[in-house]
Amino acid sequence: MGQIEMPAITLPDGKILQFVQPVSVLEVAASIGANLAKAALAGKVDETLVDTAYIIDRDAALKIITEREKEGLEVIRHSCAHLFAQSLKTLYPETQITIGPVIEDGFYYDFASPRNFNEEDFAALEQKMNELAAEDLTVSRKVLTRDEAINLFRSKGESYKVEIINDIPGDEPLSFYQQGDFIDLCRGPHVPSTGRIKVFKLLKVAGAYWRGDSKNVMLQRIYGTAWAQKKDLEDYLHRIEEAEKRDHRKLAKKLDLFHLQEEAPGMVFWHPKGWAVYQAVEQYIRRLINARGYQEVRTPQIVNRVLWERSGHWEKFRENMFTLRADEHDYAIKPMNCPCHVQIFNQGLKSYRDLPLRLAEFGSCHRNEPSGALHGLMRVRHFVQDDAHIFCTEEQIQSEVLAFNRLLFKAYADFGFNEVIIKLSTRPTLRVGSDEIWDKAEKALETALNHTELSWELSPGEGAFYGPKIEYSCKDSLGRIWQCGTMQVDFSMPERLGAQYIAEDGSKRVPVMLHRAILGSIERFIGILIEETAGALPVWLAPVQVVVMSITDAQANAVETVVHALQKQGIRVEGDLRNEKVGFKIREHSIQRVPYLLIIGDREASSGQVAVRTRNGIDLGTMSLQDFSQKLSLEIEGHSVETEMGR
RNA sequence: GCCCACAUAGCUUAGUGGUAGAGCACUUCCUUGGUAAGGAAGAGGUCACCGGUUCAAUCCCGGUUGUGGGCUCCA
Repeated sequence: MGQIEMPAITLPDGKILQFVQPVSVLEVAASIGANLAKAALAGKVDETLVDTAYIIDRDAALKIITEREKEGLEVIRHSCAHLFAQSLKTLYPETQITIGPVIEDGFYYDFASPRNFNEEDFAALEQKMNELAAEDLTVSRKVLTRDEAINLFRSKGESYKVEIINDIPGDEPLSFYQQGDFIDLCRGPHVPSTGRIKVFKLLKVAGAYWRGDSKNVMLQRIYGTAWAQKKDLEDYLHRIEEAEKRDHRKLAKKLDLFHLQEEAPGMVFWHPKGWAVYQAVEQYIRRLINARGYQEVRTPQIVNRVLWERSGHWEKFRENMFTLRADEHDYAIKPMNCPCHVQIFNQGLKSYRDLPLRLAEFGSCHRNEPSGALHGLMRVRHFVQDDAHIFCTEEQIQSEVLAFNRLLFKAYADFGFNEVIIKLSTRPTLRVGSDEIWDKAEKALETALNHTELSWELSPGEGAFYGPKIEYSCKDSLGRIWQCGTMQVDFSMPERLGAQYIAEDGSKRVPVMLHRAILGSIERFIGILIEETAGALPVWLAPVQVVVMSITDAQANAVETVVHALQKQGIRVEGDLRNEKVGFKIREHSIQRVPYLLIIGDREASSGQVAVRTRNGIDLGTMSLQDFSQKLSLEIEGHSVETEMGR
């Protein structure tokens, strides 16, 4: 063990440098090489990120962080947030700063200002940032006591900062970073000087509630991005541009899938092609759950207020429900299917032998979502859940949750999804049911998740008002996360709605109810699907699976014959007899992402064959219609052939 | 709901204080062409809606609705 004053520093390659006195990270870097010293942005001492000025006075492992490391980029981005705040304060001194964290691919900074900012302000702000970077101001860390810090920020009129400092628990000293006359509370680390921030761009202005609470004032937030190299920034902007092309709302227009209009905000007008996709998705799920002991039902769209009062929705979900009055009765358009399914369960006496009872419905739900929350197909006011409620005993929860988990992942795999984010959401503030009941429900889900090998995270306070849930989420093309599947334990609603079964000992018991959906909302899932595939849906989902086209009018009959034959087989097929060149037709249908293009010229017409080409331009040659349709059937069924025996 | 921006032909968009252009699509005509755009002509717009300023508003101002990006909330 080295002397305290003579640190031995272990480098990532295992090499050990012995120093005779405490050294800074920068000095260690310099002792390795001048270029490394020049490139050093920060250091990682025994897994802790520190500034290059940090003095190492003990034996430690050290990694010099440069822009090549992920951490280096994060340091640049964090420092860039400070640089932004500095330019903001310089240009608009009346601004009060709050927080400015690093996020994926960039940073943001929240601030309060009497002036409302918009994107036209970016040029001036960016220019000031460039000037401050060109000055290459030293970024220095200092430590203040809480009182010193509060006095400092109070004297600067930074009331938000004072509030933050007041709320930091404990009384360890607080670290601050100063560059020029700008100082900010910050854990760090930061780049050694502002000149190290070279490539950045302000992206968008947004509103954000102070401390993320909608009861608080709304601050202004500006998002930015920062990179090590100009090329990286260009690549990033290009990636965003490409991702935007996959936007399901844009593709829906191009592919004629659906539209939304002002008279029904958040409610989808499905066009024939979009509805074909929708039906394919729905039929797939129907087949899947029918093979797993679910029974499909259908319940009313409009239900009397009394039922919603009994279920608790009238109290807890009121502002999200569409209500109407007719014949002196109050009704609500159903926002969920669960109370209706309990009504079916309640018809007739149920025995423990009937459990688990799985009632499924493609349930059409309306929710009056806040206008600002609407987002294409991802967040709508009318959607259909691939819903089901499993009535079971407490002992059956575990196996049902596990079976559902398997089912969900099979479905997602069939749709081609790999990346699924799993969260366990626990009790929210606004809820029904006792704490004992919540304890039990949360434990059941957690145990089930731990039986799988999947990684998941806890999301405290995010559960539904009637029970905890597992959320299965997917990302859209721009990385936004949308919850799709869900599994929720509910110990409350069956009791509220009087659900009972006769147990083995003849006593009446209240069943447990599991709310579950694989896709969540079919609308949302299709939105994700469109972005995931960039519109090139797999054959079994494609709205038009085959287009048969003629080269000249002479092959019109041959085309019709092929179209009818495929139609008879249940293939979604169209003929294209237009007086256009075949190249034109191929281009058009390729852009429409039709999986298979069949071309019939005189050669094919006379030999009773078809020339097959894929939407990606691959020539599969000429073959008989029988060969083609057989190949197509195999491909369509292949994604998920299963029977009761096959699972 | 809150903050910022946006709304022009079916779609993508240009543009101006003196009632509007383009490309694609559409219609008609010519062309019957073998694997990602053949040619010509024509038709198509209360410039989202309501109010205000002005001799005059698609343009300036206010409001409404919707949309986009965020925040909050959620499948």
